[in-house]
Amino acid sequence: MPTMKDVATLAGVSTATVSRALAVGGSGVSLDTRERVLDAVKELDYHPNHLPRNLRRRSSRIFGLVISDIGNPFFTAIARGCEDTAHMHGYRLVLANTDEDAEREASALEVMAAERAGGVMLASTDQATDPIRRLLAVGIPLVALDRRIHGLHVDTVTVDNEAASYDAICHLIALGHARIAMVGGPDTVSTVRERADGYLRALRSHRLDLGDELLRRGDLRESGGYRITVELLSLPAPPTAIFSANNLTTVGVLKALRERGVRVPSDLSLIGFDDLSTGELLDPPLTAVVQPAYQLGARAAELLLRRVENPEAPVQEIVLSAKLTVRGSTGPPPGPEE
Amino acid sequence: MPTMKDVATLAGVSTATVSRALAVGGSGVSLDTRERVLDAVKELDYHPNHLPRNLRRRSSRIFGLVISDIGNPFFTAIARGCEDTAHMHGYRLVLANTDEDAEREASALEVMAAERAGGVMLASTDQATDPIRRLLAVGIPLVALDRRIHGLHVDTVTVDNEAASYDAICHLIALGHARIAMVGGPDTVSTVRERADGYLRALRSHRLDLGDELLRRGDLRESGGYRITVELLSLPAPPTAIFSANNLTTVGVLKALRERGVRVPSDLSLIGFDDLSTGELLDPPLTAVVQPAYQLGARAAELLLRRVENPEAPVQEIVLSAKLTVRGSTGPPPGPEE
DNA sequence: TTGAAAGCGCTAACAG
DNA sequence: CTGTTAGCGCTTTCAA
Repeated sequence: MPTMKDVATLAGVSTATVSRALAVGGSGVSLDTRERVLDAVKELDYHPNHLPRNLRRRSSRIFGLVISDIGNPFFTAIARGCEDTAHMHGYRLVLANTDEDAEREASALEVMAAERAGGVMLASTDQATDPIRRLLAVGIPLVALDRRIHGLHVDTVTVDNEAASYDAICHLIALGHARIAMVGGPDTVSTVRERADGYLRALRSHRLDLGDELLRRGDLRESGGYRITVELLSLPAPPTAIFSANNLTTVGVLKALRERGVRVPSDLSLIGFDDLSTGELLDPPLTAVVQPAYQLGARAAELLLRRVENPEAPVQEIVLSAKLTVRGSTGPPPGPEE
Repeated sequence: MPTMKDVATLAGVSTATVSRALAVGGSGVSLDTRERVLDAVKELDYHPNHLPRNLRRRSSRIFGLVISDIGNPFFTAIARGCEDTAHMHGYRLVLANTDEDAEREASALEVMAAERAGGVMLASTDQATDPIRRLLAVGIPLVALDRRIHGLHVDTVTVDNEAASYDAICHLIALGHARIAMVGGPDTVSTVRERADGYLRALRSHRLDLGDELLRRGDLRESGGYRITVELLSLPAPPTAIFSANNLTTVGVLKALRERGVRVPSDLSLIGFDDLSTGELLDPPLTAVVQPAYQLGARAAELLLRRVENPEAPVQEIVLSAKLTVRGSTGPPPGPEE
């Protein structure tokens, strides 16, 4: 493992000169020396060690993306957006997965803080406040991605969950549904709260008061969707439509429906928040609120880049909109005499 | 940002003592001093900076996982396995996505090398040999995951692709199929080659010589599966069965089939290599070769851990087996007079 | 344009 | 058990 010193010795210059010659642009060094340095680099097969550089500079050109579920295509699309944008500006992206677990999130953020990431994008469970403050204390820029962070005024990119959910429920109501259930998620997650808000507002504005029975909380995983659907179906008056607040949850809902022989949409209508990768392949194809996931990631990376360049820039909050894509899983409710 | 020196000053000890007190176990320090140090840490809200530590130790407790497609549930399951195992042993995991692109793979490996990861697990496109050698040159242990790395004798965890593919094709032959197509992928990827080998061996051993027409190369993405299926269907003598060598490809195949009104399995049988997350939900449910993805990741992390502890340990190659799960997408070929 | 020198914030001998 | 000291391998003043 040759070091810069070895290169310097071979090229007959000082390490300072090597450092300058190897810097982007390579200015402040004569063409001649620069060439000698480059030759030495090649001959020794020297490759820089970023650790001391980051130590000295107190930051690195690596962005961290902390997401809550790497198995969720929504987040992987986000990751792509982040990565492409970061890459274009000379930053690399590393990912950390938290599995919707506050402890794992804390651990991931601690790593980013301890390793002095150049910046972090976070889809937060909103329960790991200490590590977030630490990150900020260490001077690492943070962007809230997809989910707001309670009580923290930082750059943010989100989707207008409330409006999209409102639209989705209105679509169901327009079809004639009156008993509409929602399979939600943990209340700590801002997106889930907003989706529930949209659901409730749509019901209220149409004077449909359903009580709490039909608004349920899952875990944003398949298992939660499955469990809740089974519960909903065994209600004395089961819903005629289900609004599923997350794509993985939707898979669980579908499995439960299929298992119980409930036909979609003739027996029950279904709308998913966020699409499935195989959404179009399902029979019937899934009616879903489609989110601009890639854009979400790309914009977050842009905000982070901006913040790195100018730590004093005013805080920016970007809200993108999601739109309802009506496919085959929604239809009128079953007739009373069927 | 308080440093260790600040802690030392406040606690009235040297930085060496602080370092010792904060080390795992915290041995070699009297209980009394240890407590004073911990108090100072709390009071200053000190949090260690790993950069100098890694610099000094010449390695970090972070493993890198470099995968070729973060949107592929197979790889995300692998990531889970890696992460859980690494985490259990006090290592953190960061992910890098290469999108099956040799340049991105090179870039990811360079980052891992430059940042001195503690070890790297790689599902290689097998075209970024230079950065791989550099990683090794820098002294970072490497484990080949899912895919072999040509000409490199390192710890490896793979699946027995050849045997599993052979079984899949035999299943089709047993059902009576004679024109069986394969939608493969780039020849540089070892798994794809092995799957093609299994396909060919099964055909040969049943004296079915089909020429090259039915063995096609995609890109391991949806688009490739779609394109090739369209081509296959417009052949003078289209296949009665398709073996799709990758789960994303399978989605493309399914889309093309649906679009052309080809019914599965009555018109055409389909086997996917690797399951879809919604595999059971499809109509008909997909017959697939199911891989032990989580195990693959977990075993890779184990190998890496072992190698970190003992760089001189003999190279180990683990081969896990995948098994055919027969569901509804395979059946006898259509009768001649239908 | 170049070099000397002083760190960045930790860890690890080596003494005491 | 604790402190002193010497780095880890770069970057960046400051002078020349």
